[in-house]
Amino acid sequence: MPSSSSDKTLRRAILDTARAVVVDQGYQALSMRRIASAIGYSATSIYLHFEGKDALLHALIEEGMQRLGRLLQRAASSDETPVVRLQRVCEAYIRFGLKNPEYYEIMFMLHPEHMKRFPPEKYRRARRNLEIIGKAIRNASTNGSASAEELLIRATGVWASLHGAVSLIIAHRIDSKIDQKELVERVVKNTVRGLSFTK
Amino acid sequence: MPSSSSDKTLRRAILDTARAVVVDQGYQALSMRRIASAIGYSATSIYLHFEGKDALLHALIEEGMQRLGRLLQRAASSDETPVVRLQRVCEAYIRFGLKNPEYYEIMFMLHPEHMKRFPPEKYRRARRNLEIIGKAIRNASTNGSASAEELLIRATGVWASLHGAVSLIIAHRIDSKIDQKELVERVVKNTVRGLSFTK
DNA sequence: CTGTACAGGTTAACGGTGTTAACCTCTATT
DNA sequence: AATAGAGGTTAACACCGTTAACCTGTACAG
Repeated sequence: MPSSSSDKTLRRAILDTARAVVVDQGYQALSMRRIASAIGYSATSIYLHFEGKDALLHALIEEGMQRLGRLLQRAASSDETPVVRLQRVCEAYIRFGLKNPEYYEIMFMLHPEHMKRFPPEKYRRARRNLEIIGKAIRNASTNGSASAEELLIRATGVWASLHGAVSLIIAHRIDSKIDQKELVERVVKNTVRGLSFTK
Repeated sequence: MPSSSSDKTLRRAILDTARAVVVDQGYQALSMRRIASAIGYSATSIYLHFEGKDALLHALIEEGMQRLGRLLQRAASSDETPVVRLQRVCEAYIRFGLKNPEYYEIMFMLHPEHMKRFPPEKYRRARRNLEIIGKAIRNASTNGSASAEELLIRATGVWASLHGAVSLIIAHRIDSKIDQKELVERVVKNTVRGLSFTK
């Protein structure tokens, strides 16, 4: 008997409600009791479907990673030159973060403590997104074929820069005098240029 | 009568203990009751010296900003060429983050909620660090004098990239196959190069 | 059929959190 | 000598994640 017996009922309702709470009340407001009362169950019933709050978060994170992955993939296969495509991928990443700040927050800005037991299989899923960036870099690269290792580190560097911009903006750490759109453009441009493709 | 009457006693003890807790037990472990019991006072006594937990955090953040500022300043006045000096400043920023992860966490990775009422005067203090980066960029810049506005946005872009690297490393989000040192070098190099000084 | 195992809920409780209200006590000033 | 206030206290409120113990219906074995 597959464990999917309850996948269509309470488990999904919990997940959907949790997402809704995070999205329109913020991560701080996400509590077991709140979720439970929103769906008309007791708080402890959640533990019948998730190991604990962290496991619930991990499930939300994975959902977010999939959504992000689709957006990146779409950008990566847009009808453009390879360099512009890489740029589009970067823009898509940032756009996702700025459009879904609460989601981005739990995906990438959670305290390390919560990620201690992030399941490897979900970690692998998340890594695919990095690989999309990596492929875009390789395609845009002129100087021959870099090793997989080299590509991974380049992609991670690009990711770090993009994440820095998104997370600072989301956390309202950016000087109010700065135009957000221009900052994003700059970061993308500088990041892509930093890879120095044009010979 | 100056408000510094208690600055040398309990207020300082609270701050020192709070810092100690954060540094060697992590942000998660920082609670009013824990601080209080560590110094042998009741939890509510803290409220006689700080408006609340957030105010306490803000004080810690400011301390951290000052420490970071000193390190950046030192790097910015090292005996090197301007471009290398900028690089040193970037390295100093990252080094600070990696050496003081718990401190960095409360300084730059706190949930936005906690920063809602961050006092403007402390915000201004924090901005000085950005100005150090800005000056280093200007000195390293070849293409004439950019406007203050332009400089601010460039500095913010650089900051974002550095912060991205630091925060992902601290949060253990980086693939274990990646050499941390090399990643840092790459990010610094790409970030500086992204500014494209060499014509 | 009857008995039983078990899935899927429940309530009560534990030990924690930030914060507020009410109170106490000592010191300094009028 | 009376009083105001600084600097503490305890008790309590409303939350939090999580566990233990219990209940209830349904499916399946003898």
